[in-house]
Amino acid sequence: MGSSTTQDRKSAKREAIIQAAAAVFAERGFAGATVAGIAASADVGKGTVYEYFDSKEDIFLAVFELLMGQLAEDLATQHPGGSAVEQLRVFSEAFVAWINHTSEAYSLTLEFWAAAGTSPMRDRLMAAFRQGYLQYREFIADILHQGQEHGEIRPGVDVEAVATALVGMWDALGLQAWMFTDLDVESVNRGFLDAMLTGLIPQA
Amino acid sequence: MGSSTTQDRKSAKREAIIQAAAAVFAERGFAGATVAGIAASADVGKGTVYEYFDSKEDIFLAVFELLMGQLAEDLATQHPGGSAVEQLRVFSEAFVAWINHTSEAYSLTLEFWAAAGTSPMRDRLMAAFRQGYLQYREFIADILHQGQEHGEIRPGVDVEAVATALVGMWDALGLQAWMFTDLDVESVNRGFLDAMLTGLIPQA
Amino acid sequence: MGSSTTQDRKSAKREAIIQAAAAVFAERGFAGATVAGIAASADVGKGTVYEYFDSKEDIFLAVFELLMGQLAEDLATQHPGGSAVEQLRVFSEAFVAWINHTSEAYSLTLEFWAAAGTSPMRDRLMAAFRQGYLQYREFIADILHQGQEHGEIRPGVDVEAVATALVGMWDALGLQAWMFTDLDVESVNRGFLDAMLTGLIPQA
Amino acid sequence: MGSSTTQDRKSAKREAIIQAAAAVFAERGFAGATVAGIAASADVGKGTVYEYFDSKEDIFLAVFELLMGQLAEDLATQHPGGSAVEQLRVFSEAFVAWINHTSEAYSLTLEFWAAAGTSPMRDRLMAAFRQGYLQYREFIADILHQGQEHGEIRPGVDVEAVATALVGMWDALGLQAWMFTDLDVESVNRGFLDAMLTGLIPQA
DNA sequence: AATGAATGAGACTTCATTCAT
DNA sequence: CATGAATGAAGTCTCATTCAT
Repeated sequence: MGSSTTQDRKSAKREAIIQAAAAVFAERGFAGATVAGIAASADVGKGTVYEYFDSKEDIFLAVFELLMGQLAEDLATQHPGGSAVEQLRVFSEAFVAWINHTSEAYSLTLEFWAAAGTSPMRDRLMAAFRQGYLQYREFIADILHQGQEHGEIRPGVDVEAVATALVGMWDALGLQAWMFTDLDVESVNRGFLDAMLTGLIPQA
Repeated sequence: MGSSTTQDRKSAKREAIIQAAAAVFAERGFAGATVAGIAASADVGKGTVYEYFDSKEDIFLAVFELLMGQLAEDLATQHPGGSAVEQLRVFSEAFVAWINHTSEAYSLTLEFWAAAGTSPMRDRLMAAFRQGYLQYREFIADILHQGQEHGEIRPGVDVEAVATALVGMWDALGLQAWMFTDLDVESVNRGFLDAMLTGLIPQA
Repeated sequence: MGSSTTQDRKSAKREAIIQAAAAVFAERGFAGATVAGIAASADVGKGTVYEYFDSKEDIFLAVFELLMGQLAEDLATQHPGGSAVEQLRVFSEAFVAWINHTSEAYSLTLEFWAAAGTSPMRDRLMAAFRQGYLQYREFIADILHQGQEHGEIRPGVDVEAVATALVGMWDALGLQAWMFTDLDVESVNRGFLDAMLTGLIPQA
Repeated sequence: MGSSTTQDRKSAKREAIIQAAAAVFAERGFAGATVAGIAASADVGKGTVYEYFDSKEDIFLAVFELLMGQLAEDLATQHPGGSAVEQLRVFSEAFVAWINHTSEAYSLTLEFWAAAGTSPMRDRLMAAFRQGYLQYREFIADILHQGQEHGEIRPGVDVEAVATALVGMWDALGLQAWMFTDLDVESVNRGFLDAMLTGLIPQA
């Protein structure tokens, strides 16, 4: 033990290619990226890339999985304890942190979305996106439901609708963070959450 | 009057090509679409396309402008009268109507976003998107501000943050409508608006 | 009489197209020129060009004939009287005048030469060039022969060789005039003629 | 030693493509030649050509440089010793040798001249031609000047004019050799040189 | 395992030519 | 007669992928 196995070396190089590819795809898009460019960026030969991946699409999907995994990991580290409101804050802040960390390479995400719409990979990407969205929507809905049970959230609230809207809203924040680099996403998130919790209109 | 002029015929054919191109781009994406395919789809010769457009990118941008124009038009037909809350409902419903009307070809929108990130057209597209977002954000913020002045909206609300979040949320609804074809966007919008207006947490 | 006939108008327009084409071919070469460009330059519709010419090559050949005709005309106006030496001077000066008049558009001549080498028109052009060269060579040879008969030219001179070399030399002066716009072709011609008549080496 | 390196193989293939291209350009001209044809003629794939050259123009320029290099090489092998007259003979014979060796592919030279006039490569070609002409003109002028200093050449001779005319004349011999395949260039050159040295007109 | 030279499918684009008006 | 919209053949160039070393 301690000595790096062949397996290790293999996956290490594979990882390096994925990292390099992520940068290239973010910079040029899927269509604009070339396998030669990825290979050069990863400092390996063009042929070597094909030792680890079957095709350009294959690389793209690997990058996609890496990104999705990072997001899931980031969110998973959050301890879900506390009140519903507390959990909403914690979750949204974790997401915002991810946004801030990712926004520079957000074009990569857009590439994935576009590919989910039109490329031959659409099925696999679309399935992943759907699953991700459903998962987070459900996660938020659970929090809200629990909040309703505990009397923290008003009973009249359409939990499903709110969860759906919220998940989309947070996702869209990533887009806006990328578009408007000076946007203070954290502040927007906080300001919005506060307003939504208390309500826009004055109570009687 | 009534006789079709040369000008008419020219712009009519141009329009036909744009329509055909929109369908092809939506189906295959920018990179996947071929000019030959667009020409065939518009039922004209390959060379004819180049009588009306300088390049494939040019066609793409024309389609983009068509879509943006349609959206702006749809929203512009809304009479802005009534209370702030009323206006939010009206605006959001117009937007939701556009979503329902466009969701099938939403992949086209995703193509535009992706192109805004990486293609050589990025500057033009990005500028248009930024401007669009800003415009709608400001529009919503205006409504909220007026609401505050009239006492309809609570004074403590961070209007800018809410407007930013709302615009993103509505945009993201389009994405979800496309992803989940059975999603009732109208209902989500209404449920969310109601909850946000009154607030998630019970008042004292 | 005096009223322009249909025939006149036709050939006038044809002439205009040839003139315009000459400029365009000189500017862009045969391959680089477009029929559309020629039409625009002649201020007629693209289709009109095809009323007067069967093809782009046809236009090119018409321009060629125009240029050749001009040269022949210029040289024909020279009265061939006088001694052999006198005639050489007169002829060469006429040629030099043509060079000075044409050098700006010399690239057109180069286009013809190139076309004589490789284009489908090669046979027609080559034949014309050959005939032209032969004609002038013979013309010069005649002068020299007569000079020999009259004792003006040394009997030992290889008249055919000298005529061949001279014709080529004058032709090449055109090329150099075009390449080096500040070259004083007239002076070169005179200086060379003088030297050649008397001889480069000192006489015993 | 004796083992071919990668470098060798690369430049060997590059050379092969240039050779093939020279033949194709000579046969069809620049515009008429196709990269596919060149590739086929070089017995490599179409894409391979682009591994060695950036564009069709690039190939053309490489062929040009090859030809120019061959000429310079041929002339450089001449030992410049002897009297001025002797040197003129030697130089002109070397040039004539090159003509005889090249005349079959002279259309290639015409292509270069035409390209120097109108193609996008005009600047590079024109510069090379100008430099070549100047170089040879100066070379001849030097010989003549030295001849004058040594009393071999008459003092009254306009050396610059004669040098300019001679260089053009030799160049034009190449053209005539190509046009009239049965022309005995060597004989023409000798006959002309003899006549010019002694002078056309009888001495007193 | 690693490489990069070789390849050819395929796409954009140009433009000579036709023909209906 | 004049026109210019329409066309498709043809050509350059890119690049994912293969495979011999």
